[in-house]
Amino acid sequence: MAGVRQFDEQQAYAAALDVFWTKGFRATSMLDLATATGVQRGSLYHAYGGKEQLFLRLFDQFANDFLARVAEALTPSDPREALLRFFDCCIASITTGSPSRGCLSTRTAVEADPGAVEDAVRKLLDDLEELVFEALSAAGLTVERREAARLVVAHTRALAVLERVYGDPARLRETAATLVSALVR
Amino acid sequence: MAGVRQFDEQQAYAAALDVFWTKGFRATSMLDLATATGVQRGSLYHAYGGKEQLFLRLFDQFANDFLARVAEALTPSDPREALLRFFDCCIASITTGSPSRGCLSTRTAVEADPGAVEDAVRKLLDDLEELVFEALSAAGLTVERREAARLVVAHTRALAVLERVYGDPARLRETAATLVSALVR
DNA sequence: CCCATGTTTGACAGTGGTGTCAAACATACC
DNA sequence: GGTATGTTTGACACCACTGTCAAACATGGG
Repeated sequence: MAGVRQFDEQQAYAAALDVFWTKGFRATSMLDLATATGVQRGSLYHAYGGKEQLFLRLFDQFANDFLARVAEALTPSDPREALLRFFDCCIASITTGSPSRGCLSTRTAVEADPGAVEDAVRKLLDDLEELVFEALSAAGLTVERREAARLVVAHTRALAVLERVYGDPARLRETAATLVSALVR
Repeated sequence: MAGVRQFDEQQAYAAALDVFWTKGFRATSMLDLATATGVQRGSLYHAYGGKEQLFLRLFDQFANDFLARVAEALTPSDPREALLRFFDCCIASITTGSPSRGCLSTRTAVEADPGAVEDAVRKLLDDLEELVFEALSAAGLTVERREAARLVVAHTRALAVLERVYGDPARLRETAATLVSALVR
């Protein structure tokens, strides 16, 4: 195979993801991505087809990394402990950076119009729910296990929005702790 | 006073709000607003100064209307009943229209960058929390009253995001019901 | 009835984005 | 080393939007 890609793809992925995360899917232009990655606009079109297709690749990697970290956080068998660590993990993810970048998937879900991008977010939430569901033991919950898992995932979305509005990690942890109190007997 | 506004301001407000609600703050252009209201772009600039200032006026009206409806829903003294009606009210607001328009304040909070617009959303959430707090009696809750109010308002944000992702009102009602179960003894 | 005042209009110049393409280029393979 | 193959580059044509402005306009008050 001759004609070989001249840029480091993983490095470009990281830079591009950072742009999407910081500016949001809609607001980032191909020019932004070109500048951040150091790859010419034309090359990006050639290599990936366009903004959405590039985003989908990045998001796939991001989602896998995130799910791995979540799975790790959910290991304690005590539901209270597991859930608190789970929420800490989510809050850490959305409050890093200065100013903090917020939640990539939530922002994407809210501002993207229906299509492959929205499907990707839905899949992430479904996967998240499944992880939480598996991690929870039925005993010790104040509501049915499936419902609890859904509510927990729902609350991650609430945290994402509140991070934008109040920008206060401590407040996010409090709200999460409240939910855990209400959910664990 | 000579030189008088030629268009019906309330009618223009309604049309403009609908555009913002449907397309989102960022994605709506002054041209969109001009088309929807039947008022020339230049006139809109002249009368209101620009997109953000116009939005703030609309949002203020919207917020007042919404809070009034919420207060009405929260009248029952039984916390379970009050909260379920409260969530029904919120869900109704975000699932009307076809396709449904979603939650104006959440969408705005997530896609607007810091500034007056974000402040307006924060104020709405603070007002909402206060209404819920006042409506709840301490007795019968599984967590402290202030915390409960915050969690309830937080959950409205979760519903807004989930509406975008799953587009299923029944599912939203289920999640809300789960939260109420966990929150009311 | 006229005039002062605020409104409306369409046009203007500027900005920033899009997607495509031919030509220049780099390189793995024979 | 030459060649085929895929990549990079910068330019091109196009579009949507912004904010402003002078001139045309409508109308209430004198």
